[in-house]
Formats: sequence, structure tokens, C-alpha cells
Amino acid sequence: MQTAENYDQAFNALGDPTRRAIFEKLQQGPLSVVHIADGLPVSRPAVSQHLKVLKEAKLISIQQQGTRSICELNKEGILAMRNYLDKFWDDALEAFKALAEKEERLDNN
Amino acid sequence: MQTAENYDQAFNALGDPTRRAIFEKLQQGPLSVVHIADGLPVSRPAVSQHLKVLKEAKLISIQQQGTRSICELNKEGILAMRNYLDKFWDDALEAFKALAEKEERLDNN
DNA sequence: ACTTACGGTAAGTAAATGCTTACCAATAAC
DNA sequence: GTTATTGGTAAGCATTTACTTACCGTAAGT
Repeated sequence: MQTAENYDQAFNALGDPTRRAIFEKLQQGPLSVVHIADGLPVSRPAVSQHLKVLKEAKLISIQQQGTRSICELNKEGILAMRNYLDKFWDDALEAFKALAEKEERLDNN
Repeated sequence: MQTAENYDQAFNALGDPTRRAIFEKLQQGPLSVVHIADGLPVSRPAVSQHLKVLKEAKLISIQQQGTRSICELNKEGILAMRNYLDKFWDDALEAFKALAEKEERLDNN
């Protein structure tokens, strides 16, 4: 259950608009599969397939309750992506600071 | 030049492993197209196409220097993704805090 | 002027992807 | 026990996507 390094699957998962829609629906709280499929413009089996991808990307978790599959956000995948981006964010910030200073120097000439 | 809401393209862009590789290469600093293509297992035209996607997702910016196209990270797209994730992160954190407390109570029984 | 380096674009192709319908198994409700 | 709900899976299909080679234009180096 390592906390990171699955951002690979995670970015791929959120690259699809339907999956992002599902992801966003779950932001309000746990939902069953039919509930998730309810407002969406795709069939329930399509949703099932998307849920599988999101689950393997550790962006959601699914627990069985009788015949229902209750889905909810999984912070692990979200954290992995955030960590990945933070690295770039920090580095980019450094780079831009340096660049800004350089340009400032140039502007003053 | 609004700062956000292009995470749609951004997630899609980083969903591809080759594009992530390019993105990561640029973390160390600006590079020309041929330099980017150098270590990668795909052809230069393929890189060109990927760069276009990354540029439109505002994850990189490209400036012309003679015949060279110098690419560098663009903090705009990175920030947009971070902001998007932060919303989920905060919400998920709330949800998990509540869950953790509930489970703690159950564990103590 | 000629040649070399750089890189964007077009056309074609093979593989991946997102979707559908059809089907089936399992639990819940009556 | 029978019927409805829930949802996973398989097969097939259409589109998208990531790649290739071929080509062309432009700027630099000689």
C-alpha cells in the first residue's frame, strides 16, 4: 500500500471526461453504481468499466454492500497526483523566480 | 489568460506516458525539440505532435529562437491541475477525517 | 550559393479506447 | 419460490490516438 508512484494510472484515468465526471460526482459523497450512472450520458456497463479504471488508479475505492457496490473517493491516488505535481510546481517556481530575476536585470539595462 | 479551467486538456495531456516523459525532461530546464526527442524512443515528428498537445494544455510554452523552438514548463497548466486536485483533496480529507473518527470509535469497542 | 540543422505538417496505419447490446450471477423484495 | 435490482463481463464496433515515413520551409554555418 505504498502511498505514491501510481500517478501513472491516475493521470490516465482522469484524462477521460466521463471518468472525471464520475470522479466529481463522488466528491459529494459515496454512491452506488446505478446512482453514478444516473445522470451520465453513457450506459451503466460503460460506467462499470470506468469505475474499474478509477479503482485501479486508486482514485476511488469500492466496497460491497449486499448487491450494491458503494464507491467513494480514495485519497491515495489523489495524494499521489498532488505529490507529483508539487514537485513540478516547486521546480517551476524556482525556475520562474530565476527567470524573473534575470529578466529584471535585463530590463534594467 | 485565465489561470484555471483548462485542467481538462491538462489531465488528458499528462495521461500519455510519452508526454509525461517530455514534461519530466523539461523539469530540469528549457530544451529544444531535438534535445527533447534525443533520449526518447519515438521519432522527432511524434515529439512535435506531443509538444503541440502540451502547449495547448498550457503545460509548456514554446518560444522561437531562430530555427529552434525552445520549450519550457508553463506554470499555468500545472497550477490549474493543482487547484483542481486541491478541491478534492480538501473534501476527501474531511470525509476521511470523519471516517477515521468513526472507525476509531468502532475499534475501541 | 550551398549545405546542414531544425522542426512543422500531411498521409497512412496499427493499436487502444470508449461505447454499445446481450447475457449472467447474486442478493433483496414480494 | 418467483420476481425485481444490482452490477460485472464478453463480444463487437466505431472512433481516437500515437506512431511512422515523406516532405517542405526556414534559418545558420561554411
